[in-house]
Amino acid sequence: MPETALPGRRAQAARNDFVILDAARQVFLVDPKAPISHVAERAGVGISALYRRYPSKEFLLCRLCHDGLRTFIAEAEAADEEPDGWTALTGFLGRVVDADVHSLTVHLAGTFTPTEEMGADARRANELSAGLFARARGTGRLRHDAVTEDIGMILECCAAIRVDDAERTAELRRRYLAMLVEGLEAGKDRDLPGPPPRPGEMNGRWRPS
Amino acid sequence: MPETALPGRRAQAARNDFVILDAARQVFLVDPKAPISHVAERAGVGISALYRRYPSKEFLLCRLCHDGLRTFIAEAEAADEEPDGWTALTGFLGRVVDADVHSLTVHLAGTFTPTEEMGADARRANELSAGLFARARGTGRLRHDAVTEDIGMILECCAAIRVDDAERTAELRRRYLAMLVEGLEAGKDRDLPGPPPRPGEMNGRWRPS
DNA sequence: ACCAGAGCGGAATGATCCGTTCCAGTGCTA
DNA sequence: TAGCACTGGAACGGATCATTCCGCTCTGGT
Repeated sequence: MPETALPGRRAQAARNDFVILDAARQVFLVDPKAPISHVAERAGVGISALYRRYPSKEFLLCRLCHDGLRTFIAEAEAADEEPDGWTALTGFLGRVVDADVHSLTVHLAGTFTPTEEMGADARRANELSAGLFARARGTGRLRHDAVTEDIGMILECCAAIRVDDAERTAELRRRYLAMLVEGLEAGKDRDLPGPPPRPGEMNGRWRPS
Repeated sequence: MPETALPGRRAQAARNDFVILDAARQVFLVDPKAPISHVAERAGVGISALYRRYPSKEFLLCRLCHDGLRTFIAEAEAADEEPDGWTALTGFLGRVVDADVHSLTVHLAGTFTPTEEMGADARRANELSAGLFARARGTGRLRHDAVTEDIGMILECCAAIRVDDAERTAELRRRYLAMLVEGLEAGKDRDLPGPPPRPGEMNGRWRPS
């Protein structure tokens, strides 16, 4: 591997730690079923470099997914600092959409067997979402027939937008997030159609696959 | 095959024509990469029955996709009869979402090489969309910074919603379509963020796969 | 009553793909 | 300079699928 200015093998290894995780994120975001060799190629390393770090594909997927979940939690906690409940919720949604966290946590589900810790984190994430939602409701700017579960669905919608360029993808997602948020806002007289989403209704994915 | 009250082999064959196409639609909507044997199972027929009708998987996929496109066109033409431009557009969106046509035409793209005729139909579909959009704009109910291409993106968002039950999926999609349509409506002062989608920006999918 | 053949179910085939293992280097580091 | 931490990538073996093939059933014309 003709890397320029190699300070040493250790440094290469340290860099690979990051490079591989990053490549994996990019590859699996586009295609959750991508072969592991694609990740190696994207990272510009051999397959060995990968297997030295993760004992199996499943572990790598799990790590990615868990990282995403942690990001979600971190953003939610950060949003809680925001004094205005409405800004807290919408800002949170924007940052989660930007981080492309939803695909990471949800679309990778079913490709590995979840750990105990992830279950706990998932629960924590739900609580935080519910908290943000409750605060937003307190401001009165939320339409009366919106429910907490709408958050996940809205993120799902935004995650569906994807073009080749990551930057552009983010821009476009922001656009439709903005539309959806207007739909979340009180102001129009009509109610939303149909029964709202129920808790866990989208969790069919978490089965063994 | 212990079918009750079989009027004859011909009749079974005729029924299979429909049953197979329907099963294929259901299966490939959920997983565009599903093996063809799943389609046969879902249809309750053997693989032969399938290959008797379609020379290859690719042909079947193509047929499905083209059917979807034709439905889209038919709905758009029907919507054009509606006197009010706003109702025409929103009603059209609702029916297209219900028909789950977007997944059929777009998510199957790249899994087969498109025919000449499909290209023509795709162009026609675009013209019709643009027409509906222009009429909606004429009513003044459309926000000024919305563009024709938003239609495809909105359909994309709705198609992302999917749960096990088809009926429930439709209900939920209607909910988020309603939110998105509110975001499409004039009334709020803020503009949508970022540059709007450009024509063909989502067409990366149509490459060889 | 009979039989040619339309239709069919599903096993067999052959190709491809992919996760994982293995090995022969490579160049630090002590 | 010996040893070792790391690496690239070929090789392996199992799994998955599209497609083909074969033997059977039933039917419609004679």
